[in-house]
Amino acid sequence: MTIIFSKKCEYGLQACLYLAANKKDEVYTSDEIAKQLKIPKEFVSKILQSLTASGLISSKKGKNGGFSLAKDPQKIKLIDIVAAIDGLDIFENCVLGFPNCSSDTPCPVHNKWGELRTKAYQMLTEETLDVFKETTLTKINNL
Amino acid sequence: MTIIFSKKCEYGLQACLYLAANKKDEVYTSDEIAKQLKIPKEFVSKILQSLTASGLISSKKGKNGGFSLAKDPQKIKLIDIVAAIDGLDIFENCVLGFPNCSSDTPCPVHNKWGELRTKAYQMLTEETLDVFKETTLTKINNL
DNA sequence: GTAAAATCAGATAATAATATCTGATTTAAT
DNA sequence: ATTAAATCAGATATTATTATCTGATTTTAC
Repeated sequence: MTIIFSKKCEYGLQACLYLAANKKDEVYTSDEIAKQLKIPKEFVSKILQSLTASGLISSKKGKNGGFSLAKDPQKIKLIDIVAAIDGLDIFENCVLGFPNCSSDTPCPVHNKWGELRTKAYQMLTEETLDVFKETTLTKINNL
Repeated sequence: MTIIFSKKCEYGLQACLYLAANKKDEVYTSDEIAKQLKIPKEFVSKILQSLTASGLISSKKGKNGGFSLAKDPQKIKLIDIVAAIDGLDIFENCVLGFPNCSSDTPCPVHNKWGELRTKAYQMLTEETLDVFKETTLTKINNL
């Protein structure tokens, strides 16, 4: 198999995009988020809990409770969510699995891959969640 | 966790690079390859077997047996090994895990990610194993 | 204050990836 | 022929990821 982000991370990204695309001051239950995104509800519930612990999401307990973004969508980047869930190892580890891959002892594709990695990092860093509102809504409506 | 290629694939790539960097007409045992690359020998043995089944590697059974590349290093690309082990899903599946991500129903990062994916694909496609001989040897000597 | 609906915490289950083991078969050298 | 050294095939073990379950706690509404 081949993975970029773990399922946890994918679902976390989807959930945050969902929250960013919806009303700022409303909370959404994990059940509702799961239903909208068509992903397992207990699983996304766990993920939202951990993102709450990380401070990216805030939660309201009890009846009429749910989840919302902890900050403005303009202040959250995709990389924040990735960092909170999967960590940033992907941007450090060797793509061929060699240990200690660096410019001193580079693997055969170290430099070329480095460029790509940098671009991927930039992609996840330069734009904030608010930019994705429209496409997120369209995408979800077509699920 | 975050992964690009599976361990299987990483080790497969390493092993093929190792074979490409060494003498064309000699065979190398899985034990030797494992020792040189400092990776688990039974595991790499399995991987080499499956690459033999795929036709990328050829094997010689019995005493003094071992593995060698089935073709010239100039005729093998990294993508061939990736395709044989992990498959090419990574170049098709949505990075955010959305189903049916396409230009019709794109996810929020569909286009930007598409570019990166294309470049990664090119990187794995445009160069053949022989190009990596030197860096492979240096890297292995520093393990 | 009671009930309903939610998060939360921790345990458990199911599945997939990684790694190892056992024995059979093949081949070369003596 | 016998032995040693290798691939090969299939089973097993280990670990990590993904998913679900159970019950406790929190909060709102009546």
